[in-house]
Amino acid sequence: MAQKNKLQFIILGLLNQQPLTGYDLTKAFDDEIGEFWQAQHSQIYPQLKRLEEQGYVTHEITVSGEKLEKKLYHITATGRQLLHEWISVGTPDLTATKDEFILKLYFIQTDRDPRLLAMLQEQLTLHTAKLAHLQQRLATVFPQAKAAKQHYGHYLILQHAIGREDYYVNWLKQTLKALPE
Amino acid sequence: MAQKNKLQFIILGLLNQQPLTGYDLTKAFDDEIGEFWQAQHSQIYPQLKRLEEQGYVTHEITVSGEKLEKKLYHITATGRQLLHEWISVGTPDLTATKDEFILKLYFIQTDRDPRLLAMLQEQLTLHTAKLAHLQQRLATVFPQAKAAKQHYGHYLILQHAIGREDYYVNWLKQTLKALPE
DNA sequence: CTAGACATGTAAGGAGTTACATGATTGG
DNA sequence: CCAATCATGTAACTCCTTACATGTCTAG
Repeated sequence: MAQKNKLQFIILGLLNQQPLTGYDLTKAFDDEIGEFWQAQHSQIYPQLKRLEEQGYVTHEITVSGEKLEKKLYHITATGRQLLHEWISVGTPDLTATKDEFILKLYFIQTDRDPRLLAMLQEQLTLHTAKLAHLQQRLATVFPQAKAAKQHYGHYLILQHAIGREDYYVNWLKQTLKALPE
Repeated sequence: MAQKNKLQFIILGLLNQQPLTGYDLTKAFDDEIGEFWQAQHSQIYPQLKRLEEQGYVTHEITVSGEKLEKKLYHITATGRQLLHEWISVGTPDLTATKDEFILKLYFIQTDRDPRLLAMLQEQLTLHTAKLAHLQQRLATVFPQAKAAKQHYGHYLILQHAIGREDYYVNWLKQTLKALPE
């Protein structure tokens, strides 16, 4: 096993909130959990098929317009059970963050390396933009604090991601400042 | 391409510091860059072979004891060039952090979910331990601040990782405190 | 009428993990 | 002498990305 197929649980988690099509699920990876996980439709459609074979989801066919058929997927009771188990068991493996920039940094020998400045500045631009984007998301998804109670997990991870980016930006600024002339 | 083969650059980066065997490289993923990237020997030996075919590394055979042959790999001039290019080009893709715990959190609906407390506590234990481990590493690898000048990148990423874990731990504590009775 | 979004699939290939397989050396 | 470590490889399998392939619907 390359990795313990988390995609299936993400799909179940999304279907647990409401019935969705494969297309809807694919879109969810753009604007919803895209910050935390990625998947393409070429992975999602086969996974839905497998989940259905195993009895964790079912689908009904709906027709929009004249003949366009959509497969609307629903989670089953055993699917809910599987999702609950996944959430309930421990998560002891802290996955190493595979940050390519950090990896490159590792091979910089001295603080006078001529490449260092541009590298740090580029990351500062990128992470500043990402921070702004996440703050925008928080304001959009949870315009009033009240709403956070209904989707607490979503609220938590957005707020967590903002804090993470905020740290990253500050660390970059600090490191840039410490650079020799 | 599933991903742009970063392993080859890590190998080149390590060989750029000193000649190493495949076994040495494998070990480097335990205690050196293990915090930032992982690789098994089953991936490293074939990669070394490919790098040699492409002319980026060469190997000499050394014998320890009676007959145990070791392949000591060296980076070549073109290998150094490739490494330099990789470090020099931009790194515009911020890889989404695939944190399984964060993913599970997303599917928690309310702050009264009975699973939430244990989940947060487990992560607090894990990240507190990791933070302590990283601080230990920093103290071991850079006992005096002077040494940091010689391996600046290594110093930076350790210090960055410590800051990241520190944020994570504080966020967990804060989130735990905000939980209803 | 046409571009862009909606909608669903398959194929090919690289990346990464786990398991299989073998043998030498060193220190207690 | 025996266990742990040193040392190198291959095989099988899953995960994930990119590309190929097809067709419908809606708004301007």
